[in-house]
Amino acid sequence: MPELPEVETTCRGIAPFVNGKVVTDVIVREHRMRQPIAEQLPQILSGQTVQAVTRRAKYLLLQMDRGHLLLHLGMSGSLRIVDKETPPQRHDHVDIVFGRITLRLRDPRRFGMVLWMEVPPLQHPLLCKLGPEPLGDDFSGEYLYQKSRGRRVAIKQLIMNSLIVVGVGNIYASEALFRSGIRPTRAAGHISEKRYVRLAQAIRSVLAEAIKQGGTTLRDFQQQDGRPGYFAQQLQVYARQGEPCPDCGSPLKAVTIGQRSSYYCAKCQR
DNA sequence: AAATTCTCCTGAAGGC
DNA sequence: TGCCTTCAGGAGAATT
Repeated sequence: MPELPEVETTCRGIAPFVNGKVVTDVIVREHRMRQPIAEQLPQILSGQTVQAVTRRAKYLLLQMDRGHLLLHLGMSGSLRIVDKETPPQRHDHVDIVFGRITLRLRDPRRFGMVLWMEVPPLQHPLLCKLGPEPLGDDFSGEYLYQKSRGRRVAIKQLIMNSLIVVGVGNIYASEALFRSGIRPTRAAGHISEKRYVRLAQAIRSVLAEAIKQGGTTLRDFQQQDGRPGYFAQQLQVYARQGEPCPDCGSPLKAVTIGQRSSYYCAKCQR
């Protein structure tokens, strides 16, 4: 399930293959995504050159000659670089063809998005209200502390709120809270600044390490070359309820917070 | 305003 | 073995 490290891995993986390349064809086999894919997409994209491949939050942005193509992988999406003759498989919804190679989007659950944008992407309604990048300079413990004052929401929900900080999904939220010794259910407004500094560092470190490993593959995430991500084996608490805590050995617990499964050690996290 | 719930969808897993 | 039910999850929209 793509979170920030998986999207970053994909971004780095596809960039060398598509940067500077001209779109020769676009094939849309399934328009029904989170938003319907524009009927005119093939005509719009054909002939344009990829100027840059970047990421904002979990959105991938292909900067073209006359606008940006926004791609979101939802929770089951993946992008692969394949030869254009490679037969599409089930759920391969979109091909963006660059001569011999094609950028192929697969998304079984179709929670993803493919959107052509002619306004500057950071001004688009989907992107303009997003919080800072967790690996960027605007994110810190002090920032989180300020944002949390007066709020009763569980800390796990706060750090998963993309208006506060982007890219922290369900897996890495549990991991970062474990690393910083904070119980995921704790009210955000009742956590000290000192602990927020630890939390911000934990968010940064867990995301950075996951990027190094090529992301986390639980079910269906694939890197651009088809390999899985290798961070799953580093997960200390996610989906490990009942197993011993890696630090103290007491059994890990599972709890549902905001309709999302969450995992923690009741002894190490308060 | 903030918090919670709903919604999209399919594949995996569990029950009988 | 096979059918049915349940669940997971990103994040915008709708509701409380």
